[in-house]
Amino acid sequence: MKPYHITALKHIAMLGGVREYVSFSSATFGSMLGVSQQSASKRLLDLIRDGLISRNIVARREQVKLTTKGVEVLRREFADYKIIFEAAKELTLTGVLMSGLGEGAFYMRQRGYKEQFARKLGYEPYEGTLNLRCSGKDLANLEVLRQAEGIQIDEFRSGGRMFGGAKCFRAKMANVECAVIIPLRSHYSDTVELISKFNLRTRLGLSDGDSVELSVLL
Amino acid sequence: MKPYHITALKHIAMLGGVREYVSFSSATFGSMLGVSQQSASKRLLDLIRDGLISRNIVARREQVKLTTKGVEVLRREFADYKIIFEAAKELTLTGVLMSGLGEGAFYMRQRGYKEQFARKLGYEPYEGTLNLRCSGKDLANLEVLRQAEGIQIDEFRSGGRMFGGAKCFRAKMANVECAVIIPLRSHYSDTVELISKFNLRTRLGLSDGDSVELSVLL
DNA sequence: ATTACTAAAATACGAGTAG
DNA sequence: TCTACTCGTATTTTAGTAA
Repeated sequence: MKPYHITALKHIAMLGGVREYVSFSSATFGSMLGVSQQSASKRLLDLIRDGLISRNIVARREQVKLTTKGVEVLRREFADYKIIFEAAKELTLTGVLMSGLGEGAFYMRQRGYKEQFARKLGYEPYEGTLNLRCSGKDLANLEVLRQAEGIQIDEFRSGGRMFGGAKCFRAKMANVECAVIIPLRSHYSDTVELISKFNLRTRLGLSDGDSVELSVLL
Repeated sequence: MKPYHITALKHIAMLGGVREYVSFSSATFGSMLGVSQQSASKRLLDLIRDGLISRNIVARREQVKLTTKGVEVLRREFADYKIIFEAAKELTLTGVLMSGLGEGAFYMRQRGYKEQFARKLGYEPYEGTLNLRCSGKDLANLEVLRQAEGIQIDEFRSGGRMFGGAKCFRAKMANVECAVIIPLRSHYSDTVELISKFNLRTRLGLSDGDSVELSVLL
């Protein structure tokens, strides 16, 4: 999904293409985008090829409208801007450090996850996770996280098995940047996984049973 | 302002670059954008050249932050998505048709305006305007329009004089697409100008003194 | 008037690599 | 390590133009 395709899609949406078929010439569309008629025509063809818009030719006049997929793409963009401008609300999560079963490290070694974390969080996490067990009123905060959108981590297939999707939230523990991971298809749990660019255990001198406080960005 | 520059700016903003200096390697930035380290590095240089971000090198670690101009660019993008998704509220404006002094046509012949209307409204307006005089509770609605953001029409210089900026709003009169124009540096007035792709007078069979109803998109 | 093809020019991209 | 240069290649853009 190239940036200029998103821009083209956005302009069609601004003409009302989310709700109804709208019509305009490729030359007009070009001047809206600041490109030539020829490029505008190609953009439309590309968007059709990618299933982002659909086109009707009715009585010599052609009309376009965004497809569901096209609207989805713009909704994701919109969500990005909301994250940027609409006061990233904070949430404090307290819990007790737990030993995992070492599976965290296994997951964090998967390229499919590593690549997504690097792209979506801006850093490649340390290969290993911390488990944080919450109780009492922190369970309610945990539920808030489950409801919230978070940063999507997509599922992928590797070595003949599926690795499930998840969502994550930027967080800070004692001023160290980290992230809370919540698997998408998980049962209710009082425990979340934490990842960070650093080995949080050694960096913060933590051991099992320690109580830690986390400030999570929604 | 190229679409991929906006995308790059957006990604920096998502890392927190609106409020504070954030640091990341060009390789990481590249994988966030889906481009190489070299291209990511170039994007950063381009954004600096265009005054959209500023960069500090502190203790071998470089940090970037959006400039005011950079934040402005993203705010405009965000506003576009708001228009798309946040239910374009309608406002009904009733008024009486008035003869202008023919100056409307003079303005609409200016390339500087024609080009902007074509780009921002999606059509090149008919060379001529209608004047609509409002009264009573419609004056309050007119004030709502003055407060609202609208679609910006920039001022420009041509033939040795300045042509002032304005804002406009998409509207429909008897199901015909048109737009309300509000000059930016104008005194209080009970009258607004209407433009359309069509000659509204002949198309709708209107004459001076007729009362018309307009549904305006905020 | 329109859309969209082809071919050439302009631009962006990334590999290699210096500093 | 890191950023960012050069340069060959790939992609995008536009002019010209057919339909």
